[in-house]
Amino acid sequence: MSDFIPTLERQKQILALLVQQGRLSVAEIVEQFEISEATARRDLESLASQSKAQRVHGGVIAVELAPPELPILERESEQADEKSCIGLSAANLVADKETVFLSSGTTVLEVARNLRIRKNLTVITNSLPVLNALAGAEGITVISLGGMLRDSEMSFIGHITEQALTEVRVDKVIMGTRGVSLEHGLTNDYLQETLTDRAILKIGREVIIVADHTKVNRVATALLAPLASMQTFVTDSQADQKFIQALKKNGINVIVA
Amino acid sequence: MSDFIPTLERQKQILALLVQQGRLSVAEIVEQFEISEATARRDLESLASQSKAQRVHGGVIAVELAPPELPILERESEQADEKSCIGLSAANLVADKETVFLSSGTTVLEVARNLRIRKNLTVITNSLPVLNALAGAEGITVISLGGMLRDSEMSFIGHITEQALTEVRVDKVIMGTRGVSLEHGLTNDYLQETLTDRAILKIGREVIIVADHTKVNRVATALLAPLASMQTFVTDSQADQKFIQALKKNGINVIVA
DNA sequence: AGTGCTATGATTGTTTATGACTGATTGTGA
DNA sequence: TCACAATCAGTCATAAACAATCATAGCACT
Repeated sequence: MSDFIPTLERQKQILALLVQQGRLSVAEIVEQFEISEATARRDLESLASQSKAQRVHGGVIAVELAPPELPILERESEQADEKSCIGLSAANLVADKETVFLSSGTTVLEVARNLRIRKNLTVITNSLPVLNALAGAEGITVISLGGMLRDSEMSFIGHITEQALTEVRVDKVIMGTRGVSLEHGLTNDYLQETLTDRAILKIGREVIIVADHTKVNRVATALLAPLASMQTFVTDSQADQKFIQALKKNGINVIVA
Repeated sequence: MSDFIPTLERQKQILALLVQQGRLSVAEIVEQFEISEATARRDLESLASQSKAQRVHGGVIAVELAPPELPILERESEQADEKSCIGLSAANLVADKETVFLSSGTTVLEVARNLRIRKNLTVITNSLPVLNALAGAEGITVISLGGMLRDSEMSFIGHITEQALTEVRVDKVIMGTRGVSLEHGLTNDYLQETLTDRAILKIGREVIIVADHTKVNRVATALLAPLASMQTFVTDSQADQKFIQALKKNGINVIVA
């Protein structure tokens, strides 16, 4: 067998990895492709010059987040690793030929990345990063609610968004949240977005909430919905066990990634 | 036994191997077919010229591993200078505090880039690249029509898009087109998008069409609107003078960037 | 045999991809 | 703040791959 990998193909593979993981360090590429750092950097430079990736110190990040709030790649950022696990687990809940809604948030974005390789999927979203992550993916029909772009979350909210929501129905809604607590249910930070999110919850037969352990037992400012609104909760292994047990007692399907 | 393989037959076999393996090095072909490197390269050159394979340093890769760039990404590099000039000129037609609509297309994208530094502007668009270009820009309110994402143009089209259009009105519509001709007016390539574009033309008080000289006197497949639908036409200095004169005679404001 | 065409292989100097090295820059943690 | 380590851009050398050219051989047709 030949180990001939042309430059161009290697760059495509790097890009594929990048889309999947969101970020890549030079060291990872060196190890993965057995090339020198110089070559790895040249590849990244090339991708960056085509605006297919954004170069940062130490590696590259996917171009999806327009103004990256400096998510400088930290390899030991466990938070990111957990989000990635949650993203994979939640993506596995989606079957081919289904129609799913993906809301905004970094954890949900991880779900989107893991859906990119699927075939025969329809994805509806109000998140610009999700749009970018899935744009051009073969076999995936991407539908955006429009609306006013909210800068901090890069999501669409407002009247146009809610108007569009009345036109669509989905099999599953996958949503993130800022806080989940037994007492206050699902909470968010920003009232305006919460109104849109409430409308989103109503368009799906099944609601899947994804949230890493830092969101558990936390309460944000705006009340979004009671816990009973969701059918499935996906979190990571560090989440409070008592909380998980309580959810299960309430008949909510809990998945620990 | 005759191991004589005619050139054409050999190239077919090479192509078959390529499809099977995804990539082939020159060395592999030399070994497999017992031909010289020169001949192997000539074969690859031939396959590449038929777009049956993509040539890279050291060999070829199958075309499905090297999917052609999305059309909009390809077109971005064509007439880049002219488009950039046109983009600047058209952007200057937009005053602060106005609300403008930007449609899809690479020329319009250039307009968007030049609007990023403005303050107090509201931009409505159905183009994902325009969204990305303006996302996070301070002082600019960005509103997206949603809709189904059309991969080749990275624009939103369809029922949701047109529904959203009924909710908005703008001071100026800035739109690109595939062809502009005295006889057939404004034409586009894709009927589905044309329907959306027609609805867009109706939401603005003033319609500005941007198109480089290659679009002038050209007719695409789908009829979009008569020339009289636009108030201003922005093109580059290489555009046909007769055409420009004729437009002016019809009372259309022509700007040569 | 003579002529023209094509496919081929050898040869040449040129280009490309790569990795090693260097000193500069950047981010981090004391 | 400082110093240290990681990362970087730039230069260079080298080997592989390249395009261009030429000469040869086979073939078809006259």
